[in-house]
Amino acid sequence: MGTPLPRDPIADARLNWERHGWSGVAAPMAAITAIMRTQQILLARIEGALRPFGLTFARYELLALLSFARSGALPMNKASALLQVHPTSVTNAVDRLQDAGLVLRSPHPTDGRTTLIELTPEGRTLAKSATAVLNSEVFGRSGFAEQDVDELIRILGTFRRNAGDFTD
Amino acid sequence: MGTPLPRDPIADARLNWERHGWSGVAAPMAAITAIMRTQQILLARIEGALRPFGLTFARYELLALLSFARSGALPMNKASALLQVHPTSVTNAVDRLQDAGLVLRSPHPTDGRTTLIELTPEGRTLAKSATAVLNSEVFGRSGFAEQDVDELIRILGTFRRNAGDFTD
DNA sequence: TCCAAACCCTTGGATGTCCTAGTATATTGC
DNA sequence: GCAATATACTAGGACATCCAAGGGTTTGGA
Repeated sequence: MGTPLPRDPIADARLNWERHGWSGVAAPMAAITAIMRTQQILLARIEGALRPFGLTFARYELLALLSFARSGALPMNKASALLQVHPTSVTNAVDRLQDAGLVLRSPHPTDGRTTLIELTPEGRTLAKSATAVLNSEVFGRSGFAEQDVDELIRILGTFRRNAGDFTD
Repeated sequence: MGTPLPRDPIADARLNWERHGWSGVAAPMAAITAIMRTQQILLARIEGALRPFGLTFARYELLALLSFARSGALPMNKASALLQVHPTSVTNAVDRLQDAGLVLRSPHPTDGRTTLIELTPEGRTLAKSATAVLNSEVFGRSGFAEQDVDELIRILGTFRRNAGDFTD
């Protein structure tokens, strides 16, 4: 948060694990803790880049997803599945995006249970601008070496598949 | 959340990025998104394992940190720095742990601004039990290949150092 | 045909994270 | 020695996530 620590706290945790006789799981513990911390750092960068647009990452992801849909609209349950978040999280995001005039809710033409989320012209424009900034300020300066990016994609892809995210 | 998707949504997002002319940042975008999703999966596993103890990951981390402190006590600001979370998050966690009788707040002997968090005997016992379960149910079955764990530790360690987490 | 089971979205509640601001205590510098 | 600055913790607010439950809509088998 503020000043860098003199020592890596995760490496220290690993040492503690080993000292307590849990050597067998010390490495995965360290890897998992590092993933948690890395996510926190990246999320902060992303939120910082999106703040000028009045967007959060959750809302941006929904906008981006809609912008790639051919019709610019998706059922809420589909958005929930693709974003891999709980349906109530989508409800929450749509509420706020709708208040901001970036999306609309419309009834599904044939299924009365389903609600479609539709991108407004303003929403489409904002998604484009926000993506440009994210690309240049965050993704373009991730701090990962090129080959490490490939490694991450491979390792985490395998993990996600095994965790049941997709069957691909 | 429920059924596996037929296709990897992150791989699809990467294709969309490439189709829109953002090939240069498509890979890091995919890697970062994968980190976000992986964190979500792991956190759910951890929280599931800790639920029987009435603990969340945030509270567990604090208990574990205290259990490794020689005296079983740490200043709140130190805990905030080591856990790398905002001071108010520590205040929140301590409030709940204190309500549960797992930690105590005590005044710092020489600095009136500082509050020490102290592990109670119950807190120490619970930390031990929770660690055993986490080790066997989560860290021991992470789903990462052994060499991938090492790769993750290396890649994310470099990232965290560059992000200013530590100078080590 | 008709009712039970399945599915979809929303509301309400619990947690965690961060930010901003405010109070109290220490430290610094003049 | 005292005022200005820095540090430590907490209160209040905004968001996001998940879970449990409830009301409306479809589907499917008896």
